[in-house]
Amino acid sequence: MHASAVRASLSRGAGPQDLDSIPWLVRLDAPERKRVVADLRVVEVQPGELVCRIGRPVSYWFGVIDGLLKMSNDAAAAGGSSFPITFAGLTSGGWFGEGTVLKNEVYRYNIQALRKSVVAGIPASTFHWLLDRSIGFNRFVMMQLNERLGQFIGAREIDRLSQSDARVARSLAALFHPLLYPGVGEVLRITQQELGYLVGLGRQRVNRSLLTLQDGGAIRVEYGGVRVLDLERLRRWV
DNA sequence: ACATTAAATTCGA
DNA sequence: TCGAATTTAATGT
Repeated sequence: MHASAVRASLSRGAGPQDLDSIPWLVRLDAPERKRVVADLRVVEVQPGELVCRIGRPVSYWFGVIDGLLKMSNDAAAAGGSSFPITFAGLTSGGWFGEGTVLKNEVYRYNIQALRKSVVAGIPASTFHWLLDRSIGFNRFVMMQLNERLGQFIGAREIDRLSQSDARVARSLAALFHPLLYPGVGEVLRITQQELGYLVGLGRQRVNRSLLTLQDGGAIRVEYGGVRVLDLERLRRWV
């Protein structure tokens, strides 16, 4: 247990392996990339830890290098009043909070790690600097806003679906979004428990649904994860 | 809630 | 450094 363990615990400044999993980095030219790499912070977060809190002033634009985060308005919402809603699951390659950074507001949701994860962030000032000078970066942000809007509209429908199979199916499909989460391969690493937290169902129920989806040929259930065989079928599951 | 199986960790050479 | 033994985590019913 040497080289790898030591590296895992010490190397949490950005390493090259982290840079590879930042999808928009390739769109930047050399000087832009240089500044980003210099400003980039990479941290490891433990399960349950909050990456950002409702009401906190915006400081960073965040992305998931590896792991699984939950975007929600639950857990001691500082502004009070509402009941817990999970807006989205966030997984490898996903960047979030651009809307908040753009408007320079306070966060309107909590981001909580569902498992040990590696999260990267660039300061809001760097984000704005990139917006001001890189067309490629602008395209990425625009794509991101557009796709996420589509996801939220989809999420509204999910809430209305009483059928848990369909809810699980569409939540999974959302996590497999190839543009928003380019780091997810064909196998999504997520436990049935974690999926339960995300969808708002018990693990047992999730397990049933996954087996049903597997019978339908949409996915294959694997230990510690799910392999998507037919994304379209997942999306359209009824 | 429980039994089974996979993975991660520890331990001894 | 390897693999067997033990512990922990995830799954299926």
